[in-house]
Amino acid sequence: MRASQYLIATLKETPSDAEVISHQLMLRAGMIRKLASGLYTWLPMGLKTLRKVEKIVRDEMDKSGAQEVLMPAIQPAELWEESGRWEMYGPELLRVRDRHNREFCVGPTHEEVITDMVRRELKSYKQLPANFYQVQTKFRDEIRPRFGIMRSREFVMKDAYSFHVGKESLQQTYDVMYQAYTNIFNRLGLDFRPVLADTGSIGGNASHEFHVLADSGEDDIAFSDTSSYAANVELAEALAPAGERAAPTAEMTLVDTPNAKTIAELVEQHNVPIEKTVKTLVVMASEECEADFVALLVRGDHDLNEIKAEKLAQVAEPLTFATEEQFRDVIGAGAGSLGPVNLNIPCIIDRMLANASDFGAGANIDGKHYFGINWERDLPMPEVADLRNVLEGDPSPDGQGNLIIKRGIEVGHIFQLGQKYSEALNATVLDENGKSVVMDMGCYGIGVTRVVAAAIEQNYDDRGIIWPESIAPFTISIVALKYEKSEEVRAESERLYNELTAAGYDVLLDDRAKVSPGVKFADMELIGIPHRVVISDRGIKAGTVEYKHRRDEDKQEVALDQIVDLLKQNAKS
RNA sequence: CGGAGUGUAGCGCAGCUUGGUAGCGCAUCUGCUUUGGGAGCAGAGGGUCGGGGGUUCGAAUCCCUCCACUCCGACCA
Repeated sequence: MRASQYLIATLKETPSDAEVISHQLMLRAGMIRKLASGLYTWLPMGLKTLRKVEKIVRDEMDKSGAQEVLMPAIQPAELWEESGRWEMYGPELLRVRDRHNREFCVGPTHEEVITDMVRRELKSYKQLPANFYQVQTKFRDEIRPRFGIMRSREFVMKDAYSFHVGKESLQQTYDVMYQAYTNIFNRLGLDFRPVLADTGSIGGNASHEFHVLADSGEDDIAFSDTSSYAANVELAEALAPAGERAAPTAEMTLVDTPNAKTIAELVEQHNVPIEKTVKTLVVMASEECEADFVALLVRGDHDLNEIKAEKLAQVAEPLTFATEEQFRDVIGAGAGSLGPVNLNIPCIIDRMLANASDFGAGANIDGKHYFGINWERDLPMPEVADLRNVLEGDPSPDGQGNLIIKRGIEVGHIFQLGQKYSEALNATVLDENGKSVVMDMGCYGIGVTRVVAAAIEQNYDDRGIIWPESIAPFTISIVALKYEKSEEVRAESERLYNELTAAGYDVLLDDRAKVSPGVKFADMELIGIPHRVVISDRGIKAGTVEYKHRRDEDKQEVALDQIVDLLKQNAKS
């Protein structure tokens, strides 16, 4: 490709609404432009990278035995009503009506459509297992789209759905997909980790997320420092503390704390260590609980894990915090003065809190706290559960080593769905006995557009993007200085361009007229092309060209007749 | 949805407090010069100041209203 005939839409200044580095660099490198909140146009330079990601994904999916299909982006409401998600899915689902006033949605995912296709087309166990995938544009009406292409409303996703008779077959395909994903992210050149993930309300025993490690990630991942254990913090179990609870040393006393509404104020004004304080959170109770509310207690320095809380039988799903208005009349005190002593609603405490002694908590009387509280002396031990998020340094749940916490960007998710959709949509086949059986399903997603952003988050410097070679928009740039004036430069750069292009390389020849060398260098670096060759009169006279890799500090002079060999050694076509 | 903020040329911004009819840098176009790190000189084009309404002799500026965009949001309960 010739730069003179290609849209090089680079920006010198960073648009003010771009927060994260990938968003800034994608705008500056002329890859994307925003059309509206969460909606982006892919310019030629960006689309080239996006297509390369898609190609690798397709390659590995095909190799794994999956078959590509393409389903409509717009889906009829009827199917969603069948699965029950028309009701369940909130405002994230964009609903539309056609001219006949029939209801549709813009697909955020395609379980219903694929299950419908499969129940129509597959009739026999002999046709299973089968795995269908597509690369499709999805739409999720995010509350708060942000970080550019990383959390946009419209995005490209590769989604695959496998169908089986029996869990064993499902597990086999799941394992194949795990390997396929590992291959994909390796080929993309990303530093990634598969981590155990929450299976949510669907249950099932296996789910992994694939995360690209980057400080700007939105998820916390817990790793063991000695074993291979890795899990999303949402899921990682906080083990019960090893030691015995310390014996009481203080009397329980009621103290006036009119100005201590928060843990921070309590710690500051009353000289209690934060690990001797208690957070009392009031949530709505489930139907099987006799009360309307349940109190969840964690130590003041810990955070409630909402996913763990939601799984408790007594807690309503989805987890909903009670408002002060709702619980005030029942408990008799407001937020900031709640605690386990004399609490008249069911109470569940975190394992770590169960091991605390001499702690302080709200007295359920406005403006008062108890200090020196001890379980089994001042009040009975409530039900104990794992309620908190793990923290760095906690023991690893597999019993080996301690946890390290890093940020990750979720780029892939594989999931054993079981029969949730196949049952709802009555997707069955006949087994070898001629009996009708409901199929088991797996689903496997990769956020293709998000991968592009994640790759940048992991590979950039102060000059711009540094693409992994496999997804760079161009592999080699030829910067021809004074292209329009120097016949020698023109001849030499054309010759090199033709030779490399013929050899199968994706080459960008910067033949732009009246563009100063500095601009050409800066653009090529911002765009992040891995290999750069500079052709100049000066070099030609000396019989050389200059070569530099985007990651190199220094450039090297290479003899004119050796540059092709050098590139063939270093660059992938 | 709640809170905060911003909308002025393609991009980044000033002007608004204290009303007087719009400016800077970059980008764009023309000419000449320049060509190994975001060139120089000379000239040019480009804005219903987010939309609507109001106050006023006069509104980018003050008031009302709508819209768009951005940031923050269990927190300690």
